[in-house]
Amino acid sequence: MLRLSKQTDYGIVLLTAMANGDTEDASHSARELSQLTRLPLPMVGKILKVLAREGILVSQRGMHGGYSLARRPEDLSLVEILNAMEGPLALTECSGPSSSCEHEENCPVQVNWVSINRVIQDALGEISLRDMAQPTLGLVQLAGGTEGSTRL
Amino acid sequence: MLRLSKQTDYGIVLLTAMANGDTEDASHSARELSQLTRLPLPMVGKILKVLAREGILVSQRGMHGGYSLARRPEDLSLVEILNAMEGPLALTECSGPSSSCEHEENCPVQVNWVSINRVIQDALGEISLRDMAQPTLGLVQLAGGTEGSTRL
DNA sequence: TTAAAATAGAACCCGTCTGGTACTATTCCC
DNA sequence: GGGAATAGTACCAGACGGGTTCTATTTTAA
Repeated sequence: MLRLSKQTDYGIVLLTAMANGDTEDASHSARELSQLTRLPLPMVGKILKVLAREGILVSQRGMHGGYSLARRPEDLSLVEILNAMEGPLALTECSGPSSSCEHEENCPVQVNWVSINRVIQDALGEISLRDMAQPTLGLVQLAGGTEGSTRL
Repeated sequence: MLRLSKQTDYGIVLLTAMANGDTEDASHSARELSQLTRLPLPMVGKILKVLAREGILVSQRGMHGGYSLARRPEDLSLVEILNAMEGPLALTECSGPSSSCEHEENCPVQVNWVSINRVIQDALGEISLRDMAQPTLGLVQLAGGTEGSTRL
C-alpha cells in the first residue's frame, strides 16, 4: 500500500488538466474541470477549495469566476501539492516535522526514517506539474535519470 | 501524510531488534521482543505472525519456540518488509500491479505514477535491514549517496 | 502423562479517517 | 436585482486501523 488519498490523486489530475489548458493563466470553473476530467462535481469543488486555500490555486468569485494556477506548472512540484492536500509528508510518526512518539528517545530507527523521508521528499520535489502533464516525456525522464543512480 | 501503518512501523522496529541480537539466527519469543522494544505484547504477537506467514521470519512452536530471521539482515530489504506487511507498494490505485481505475484509459498521469512508484520501490529496495539496524551509519550512507544525485 | 510455554488463527470492538453529498453564505458581473 | 460562481461548514455512511481477547495447536520438560 503506502497510498495517497483519492483526493490528492484527483487533485493532481485536476491540476494537470489545468496545466494542459491552452493559455497559461486561464481560469477554469469547477464545473468545467468536472466535465473535462469526468470526476464528480462536488468532489472537484471540494478539492479546488483546498488547493486555493493552500495557495496552489488562485480563485476568482462571481459570474465569470473560476480557478487558475498560482504559479507556472514548471514551478510547482509534486511535493508541494502533496503538502497542500495531505499535510507534510511523514512515512512514520517520527519522521515528520513534529513527532510525538513515546519511544523516540531510545528508538534505533528514528534517525533513519528522517533521512529516508527527506530523500523521498527531495525526489518528489524534483518532479514538476509540467512533468506530470506530459506523460511520455515524464516517463523517459524518470527512467533515464534514475537507472542505477538512485542510491538511497 | 503518506504514512505507513503503525503495524509496519512496529514490524520494522521488531526486525531491527532481532537483527541486533547477539547471534545471527537466535530465536526470540514474542514476550522477549515485547519487553525489549516496549511494544504491547498482543500487538507484537500479531505482527510476528504476519511476518512469519509472509516468509520474513521462521517460527518455532513449543516450549522454547520463537521467531528468527529467515534471511540475513543484509539480504532483507525495506521494500520486502513493506510488501509483507502492507502488500505491494502503490501510491495510487493505478500505480500498483493490479489496477482497476475506471478513468485509466484516458488518464494523462497514470504512466507517470507507475514510474514514480517504481523509482521509490527501487530506492527502498536498496536499504537493508542491516542498514536500518545501524542508525548512524545508515544516516551517513543516505545523506552522502543522494545529495544532488537523486534525479527523479 | 501432564503441565507449561510458545505460536496460529480467528473474531471482535471501537475510534478515526475518507469519500462523498448537501446546504448556506458570499462575491462578482450583467 | 438576479444569476453564476466560489467559500465554508456540516453531515453521513462505509472502510480501515489499532488493539484486545479467546481458543487451538505444537513442543519441551518434569
